[in-house]
Amino acid sequence: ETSQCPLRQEGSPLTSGWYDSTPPPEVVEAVGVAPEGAHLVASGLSTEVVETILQSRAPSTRKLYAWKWILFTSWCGVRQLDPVHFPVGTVLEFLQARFATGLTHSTLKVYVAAIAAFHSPLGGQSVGKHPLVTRFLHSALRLRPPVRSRVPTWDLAVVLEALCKLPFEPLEEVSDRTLTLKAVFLLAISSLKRVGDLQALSVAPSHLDFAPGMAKAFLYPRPGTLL
DNA sequence: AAGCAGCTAGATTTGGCGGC
DNA sequence: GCCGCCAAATCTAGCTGCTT
Repeated sequence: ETSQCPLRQEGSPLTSGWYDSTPPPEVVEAVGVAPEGAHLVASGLSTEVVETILQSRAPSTRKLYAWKWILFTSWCGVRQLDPVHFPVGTVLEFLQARFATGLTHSTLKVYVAAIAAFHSPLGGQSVGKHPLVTRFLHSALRLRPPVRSRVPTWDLAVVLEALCKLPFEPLEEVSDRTLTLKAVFLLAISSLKRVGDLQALSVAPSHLDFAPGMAKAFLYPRPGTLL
């Protein structure tokens, strides 16, 4: 990873205030990591209710958020900052430190989401929706945009060849399946619609409408219907 | 329709361990 | 010391529901 992120900080985690791996237990313990949903319990909800609410997130997400929270509180601990009651500036400084190590916009969003999950709202709103936080994330996206491969991950020629190999049948006997496969492919590649959008399209007569003069035609999506 | 926040799956990296 | 294997840790692109 270091080779991919030349900006990643060097030096001792203790002196630099950063941990590339698990922070020492004494540090984690010293900063007093608040459990997920602690602020919900503090608001008066029972632990049973809070635990049920927390199940809304997948285990992998909860584990990920927990680790990000530990990193954040450890970072606060090194700087003698309160990881529970902090101004937005603390979050921004933390994000800046992470951004400086080479992390991208996507990863910073996870950090913000994790902090928001463990922390009570800042000024009545989620940490992730704080104007300065959102502006920071926008800047991160602009300064370090995602690297997208210009090479297609699929080969158009292979797809076309496969479509050509579908069983050829006389027009009056062409199977619905063959026709559907070709139609769906052409629609998908020409419209760039999401899978969900394509799945919601229907060609039922009641969902096909034509504007006066046959100038325009509309396909009205209906959830749960198949093309 | 477009943009956004939150979420997740999958890819990548790291670290530990045993065998040679 | 090197290699291969495996699991855990970490990162990130992209999906989806929601809002504007």
